[in-house]
Amino acid sequence: MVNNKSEQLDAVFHALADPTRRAMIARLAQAPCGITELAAPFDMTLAAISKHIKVLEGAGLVVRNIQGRNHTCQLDTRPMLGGIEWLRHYEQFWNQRLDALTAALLAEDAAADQANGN
Amino acid sequence: MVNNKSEQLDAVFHALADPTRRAMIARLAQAPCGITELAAPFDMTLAAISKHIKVLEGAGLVVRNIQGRNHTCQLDTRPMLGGIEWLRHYEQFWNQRLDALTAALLAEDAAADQANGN
DNA sequence: ATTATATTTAACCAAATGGTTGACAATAGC
DNA sequence: GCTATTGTCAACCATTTGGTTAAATATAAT
Repeated sequence: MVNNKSEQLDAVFHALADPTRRAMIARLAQAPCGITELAAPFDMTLAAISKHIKVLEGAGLVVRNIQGRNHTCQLDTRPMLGGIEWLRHYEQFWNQRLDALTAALLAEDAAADQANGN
Repeated sequence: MVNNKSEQLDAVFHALADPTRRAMIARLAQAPCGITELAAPFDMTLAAISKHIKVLEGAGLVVRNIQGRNHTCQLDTRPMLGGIEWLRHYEQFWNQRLDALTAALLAEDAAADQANGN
C-alpha cells in the first residue's frame, strides 16, 4: 500500500512506465476481465502477468474481485488523477516558454542538420 | 535516444517515477540552472545527481547547455505531452464509469469499516 | 473422486536502478 | 603555473525489476 502523495506518484508513474501494463490498462478500459483473458495478448507466462497485475494493484490502478477460482480485474483510474495533475502543473510552463524554447531547439536542430549534411 | 512512441512513454513515465527527478523538474520549471545548484537540495553525491540528469535527458525532459565547465540544464516539457495525452485518454472513462465505480468502492469501504468496527 | 482449469507462490536468473567512492578532465581564478 | 571548482566516468554494491520454471492452491466439471 502506498502512504504519502509522493509515493503514490512513484507507484503510478512506475506502473505506467511499462508497455505491458499500459496495454493491460487499455484493455481494462474496455471492460473488466479475468486474468487469463487479460494475459492472452502477451507472450509471457501467467506468473509474469500475475506480477504485472500486482504492480497495478499496488498503484491502486486495478481492483481485483475474486469469485471462486476466477479473478476479475477492474480498472480504477482515480490514482491517475494525481499523475495528470502533476503533469498539468506544467501546462502553464509550456504556454509561457514553449515558443522561445521551441525556437531555440529548432535552431539547434537546424544547426545539427547542417552539420550532418541534411 | 528513444525510438518509437511507446519507448518514449516508457522513458518519460520512468523518469517521472522518482521523487528526486520530479523535484529537479519542479526546480527547473522556475528557471534553468547549473548542476551544482540543481544538486544542492539533495543529500546525494554529484555523481548520483549526474545520473538522474542523464535519465531526464534520455527522456528528453532536460536539455543541457555546456559553457566551459558550467552545464546549464533547461526543462523541456514537450515529452510530457505524450504522457498527459495518454492519461487524458482515460478521462472519458472516468466520466463514464466513475460514478458507478465510486459507489461500488465506497460500499466496499463501508463494509470494510464495519468489519473493522469503525 | 478424478481431472482439468484458473491463479498464485517460491526459487531462481539476468539486467536495470539508485546509490557510493575514487580517479579523471576541463576550466576559472589567482 | 598552481589551485580550486565544476562536472563526468568507471567500478563497485545492494536492491528492484521483469522474466522464467516448477510446485502448490483452489475451484469447477465430469
